Amino acid sequence: MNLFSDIRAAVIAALDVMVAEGALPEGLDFANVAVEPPRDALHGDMASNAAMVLAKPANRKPREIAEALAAKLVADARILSADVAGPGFINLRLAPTLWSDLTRNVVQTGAAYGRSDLGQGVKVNVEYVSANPTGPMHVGHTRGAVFGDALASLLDFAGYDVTREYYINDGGAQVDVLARSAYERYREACGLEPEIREGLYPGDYLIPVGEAIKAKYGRDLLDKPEEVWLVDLRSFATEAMMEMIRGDLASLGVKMDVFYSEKSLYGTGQIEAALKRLQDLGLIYEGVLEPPKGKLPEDWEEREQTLFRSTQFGDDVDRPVKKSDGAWTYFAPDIAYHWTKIERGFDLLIDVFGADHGGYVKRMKAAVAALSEGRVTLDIKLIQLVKLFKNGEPFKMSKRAGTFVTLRDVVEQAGADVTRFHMLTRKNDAPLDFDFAKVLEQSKDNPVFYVQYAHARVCSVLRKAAEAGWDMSDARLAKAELSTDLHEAELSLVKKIAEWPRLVEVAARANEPHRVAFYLYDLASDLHSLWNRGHDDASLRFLQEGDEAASSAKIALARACAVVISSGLAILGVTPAEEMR
RNA sequence: GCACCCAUAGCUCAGCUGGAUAGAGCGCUGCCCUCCGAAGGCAGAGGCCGUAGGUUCGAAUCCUACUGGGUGCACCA
Repeated sequence: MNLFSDIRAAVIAALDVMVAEGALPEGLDFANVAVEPPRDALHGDMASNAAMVLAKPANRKPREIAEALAAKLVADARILSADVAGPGFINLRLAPTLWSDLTRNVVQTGAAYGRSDLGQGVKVNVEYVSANPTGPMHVGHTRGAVFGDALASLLDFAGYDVTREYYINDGGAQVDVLARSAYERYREACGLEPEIREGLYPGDYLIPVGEAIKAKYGRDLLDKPEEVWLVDLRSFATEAMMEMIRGDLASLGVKMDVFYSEKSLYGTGQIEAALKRLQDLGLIYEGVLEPPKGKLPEDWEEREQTLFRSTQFGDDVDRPVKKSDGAWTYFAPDIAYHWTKIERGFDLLIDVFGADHGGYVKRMKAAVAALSEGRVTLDIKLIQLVKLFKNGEPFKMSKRAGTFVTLRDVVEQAGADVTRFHMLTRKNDAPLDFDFAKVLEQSKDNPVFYVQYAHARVCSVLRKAAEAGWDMSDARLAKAELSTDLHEAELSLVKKIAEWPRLVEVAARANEPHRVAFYLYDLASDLHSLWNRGHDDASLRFLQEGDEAASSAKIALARACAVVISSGLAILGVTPAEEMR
C-alpha cells in the first residue's frame, strides 16, 4: 500500500474527468503532477502541485484549475478536504480511517511494505569495490563497498533485477609487482633474506602467501629466473589476495554475485571484439593527440596512437586504447569489460568509483554510449574520501609506515553495523569523517544507536505485552483499529510510515541510499518523541495497562514502525537490534 | 591551463531532481527530572543558501560568469 501513489492516482483520475468534461484541454502530460508530503504539517496531510504544473500547457490560471480539481477530489471518500493555497497548491486532508488502514496494511505486509515495481525488472549491474587484488581492503574501499552494497539492495527493493559485481584488476603490471613481492616472501619462508626492493609491496599480509608458495612448490623456485615462476605466482598470489578480499567483504556482510576477471579478457579475443565494434562504428582512428594546454609534461613528445573518438560523446579529448608500443592501455580492457556487461543483457550499468577516478568518468560513459549505441546508460557514482579520526585527532594513514587502516581493523573495532550505517549518513559525493570514538558512542547522538534503539523499544513493548499474556502477533495486530482521533505525535509517526514507499522510489531514482539512512533517523525520531510523551501523558503509552484492545491499536502502530525500520536497515545492511545492551 | 565534484546556522550535515515561512544533530541559552518509561525531556536564539547576473508564476535546487576548497589531467593502473 502506497498512500501517496494511491492519492496521486485519484488526482490523475480527477484530471482525466476534467479533460473529458472539457475543463482541461486534451493531450496534457500529467507526468510532472506530484503528490507530496507538505513542508508544513499545518498545510494538511498531502499536497499536490497539479494546478501549477498544468497551468501553462492548459493555458488556464493555476488557481482556477486548483479550485475545480479540489471540488472533484473531495468527492473521494478518502479525502476529507481539499483546499487551494498559495499560488495554486491543493492541500489535502485525508480521512482518519486511512491511517488505521495503513497501519494494518504495514503489519500485514511486513518486510514487503515499501517494495516497489519502479524498476520494472530492468536488469541493472552494480559494479563496486573492484579493489586491486594486491592487498587487503582499506577504509577507502570500505565506503565504496558499503555504498555499492546498499545501492544494490535499494534497487532490488525498488523492483530492479540487480547483479552485484566485482571487477578483478588482475591483468595489469601491478600483478607482476604482486608476484615479485610474494616471491620475496617465498624466499623468506625458505629461510633466506627477502629483498623488498623499492616499488614492491612490503605488507606483512604477503608472508603467509610466501609460506603457501613454499608449501606448494618446495624449494623448486629458488634461484630460478623470473620467467620460470612469474606466470604461476601471478595467479597464485592473485588467488590468495582475492581469498583475503572475499573475507574482508564477508566481515562487512557484502556478498557479490559475480567476480569478473580482467585477465579473462586477454587472449580470448574479447578486447579485440569490443574494439572492432567501435572500429565498425567509425570511432577508432590512428592519430596524434594535441599537447595538453598549460604546463607541458617534461617528457612530452608527439606519438601516433590508436584513439577512440570519445569527444563525440562529450569527452574533452579522444582517448588512447593502445600505447605507442602497441600494447593495450588500461582503457581497452575496460571497454571490453563494459561491452560484456552490455552483451550480458544489462539495461542499466552503475559503476561505483573512488573520487580519484573522476577523470575517468567521461570516457567510460562515452564508451558505453558508443558500444550500446545509446541504448544502455552508465551512471558512475564517485565516492569521496574517508577522513579517519581517533578522539578528534586526524589519523594519518601511511602505507610505508605500515599504519594504513584496513577494513578489518575498522570492522573489528567498530563492528559491521556501525561502520555501514555511519558510512551511509553522508552523500556519496561529500567527504566523510570517521571518528572511532564518536562512532562507538552509545547515545542518542549516535544515529546508528538512535535508530536501533527505536527498534529495540518496540521489541521491548512486544515482549512486555507477551508477559501480560496478550496476543500481539502480527496476525492479531493486522486487525487492530486505530482511533480516528490520533494524537499529533501519533499522526506524525503514522504519516512518516506512509512516506516509506515513496522514499524508496525517490532514493532509488536518484541512486542515493543515504536518503534511507536519513529517513530512518527521522522515523526513529518520531517514535522516540511519541515514547517520551508517554512520560507525561499515560494515554500515549503503547502499553495501556489492563486494556488489551486499546493496547493492540497502539502497539500495531509501534509494530508498523518497527517493520519499516527493519526493512530500511536491511537495505543498508544493518541488523535491527531486539534489545540494547 | 583544462575537466569533474563541492560551497546551506558557530560546527557537522540534510533538503524528496523547480514549490509555500530553508531543516536536523552538536554546541549555546532557559525551563523540567522525589514516583509512575531519564544511558534524559521540553523550549528558544541562531541564515543575504559563496558572490553577481539570467531563465519563470516560483530558484538553495536549472543556466552563465566569477570567488574559494577538493580531485584528476598525454602511452600509468
